Amino acid sequence: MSSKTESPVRLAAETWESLFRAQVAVMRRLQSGPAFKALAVNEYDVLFTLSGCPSGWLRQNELNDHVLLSQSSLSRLVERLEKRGLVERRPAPDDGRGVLVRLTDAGRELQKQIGREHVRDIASLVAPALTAEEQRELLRLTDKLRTAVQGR
Amino acid sequence: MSSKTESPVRLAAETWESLFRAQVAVMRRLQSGPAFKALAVNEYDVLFTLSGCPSGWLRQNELNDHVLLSQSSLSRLVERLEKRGLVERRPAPDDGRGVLVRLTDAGRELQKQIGREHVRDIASLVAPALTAEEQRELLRLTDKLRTAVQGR
DNA sequence: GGGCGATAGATGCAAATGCATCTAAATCGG
DNA sequence: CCGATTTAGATGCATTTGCATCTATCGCCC
Repeated sequence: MSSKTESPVRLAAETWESLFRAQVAVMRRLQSGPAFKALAVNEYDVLFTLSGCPSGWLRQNELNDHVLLSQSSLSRLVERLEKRGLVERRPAPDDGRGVLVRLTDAGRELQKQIGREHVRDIASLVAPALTAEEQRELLRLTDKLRTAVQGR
Repeated sequence: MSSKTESPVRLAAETWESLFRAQVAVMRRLQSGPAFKALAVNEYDVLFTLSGCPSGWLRQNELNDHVLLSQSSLSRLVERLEKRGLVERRPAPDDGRGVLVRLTDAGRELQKQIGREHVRDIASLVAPALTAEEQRELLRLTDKLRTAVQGR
């Protein structure tokens, strides 16, 4: 596991592989839980991201950075959420091309409700697997990785 | 970041959130790279998993545990790979319901070729972000998490 | 051995996704 | 200020995905 002769390239690849597999394993469990009957993961993810936005309104292209979806797919996903009354859209005031999105009250309510279940599910998977100290370290490392990768 | 008063549930949720976002950020970069023109990520993932299988043959349902896809989607994905001559299928000898899958020579070749590019892309993202020590720790933690989550 | 619920995989079908493309608006260079 | 390039978002269309369901086989219990 910590062979000193391992090449840097190989170490990086194995690290990513392990991160990816862990994500798949956890996500598989979360998806099958009851929290995602009403809403697909990507849809919840959009509501969640919007719920954490201070001003409420978020540009659609910024949303796109958080979600693993093509631009066109996100466009349609937001359109669906709008039809279901969970978000609303309006043209960006400072950019005639842009669209702003925010949660409606119903959307915020649904996000909170699903979020609560979701958080419980997560805790029941993560907490028994890693100590609090390990979780903090994992949080730190993944945050560092994400920041470094995004900032370029 | 390390407030001692944080609840265990909240810490677990934030840890997962961070892991997930890091995965999204890295995957977004990898997908847009040249390595995935010939093959979708899920398709490559299947070839990769098969390439690491000692006996060569792998049961389709075991494949399914590694990939974030429904059973039916995997079934069709394997079907497509078979049509492209990258894998072959045969009935499992010890279980009349089962199907065994393995790489063809062409499949192995393509996996290796894409794998090489892929590994370079990964290294160029991960290596500048985390020290070797941090990568080893991240590898350890994600491995521990995956093992704990899968083993139940 | 015979019935019976569970499991592996395939398939019909509707929904979601991505690619290519289109329109409109912003930005850049002169 | 004007044309050229870039960017944001929408849309047509083919592909992929998931859900529900179906068939066949397995394992279990009597």
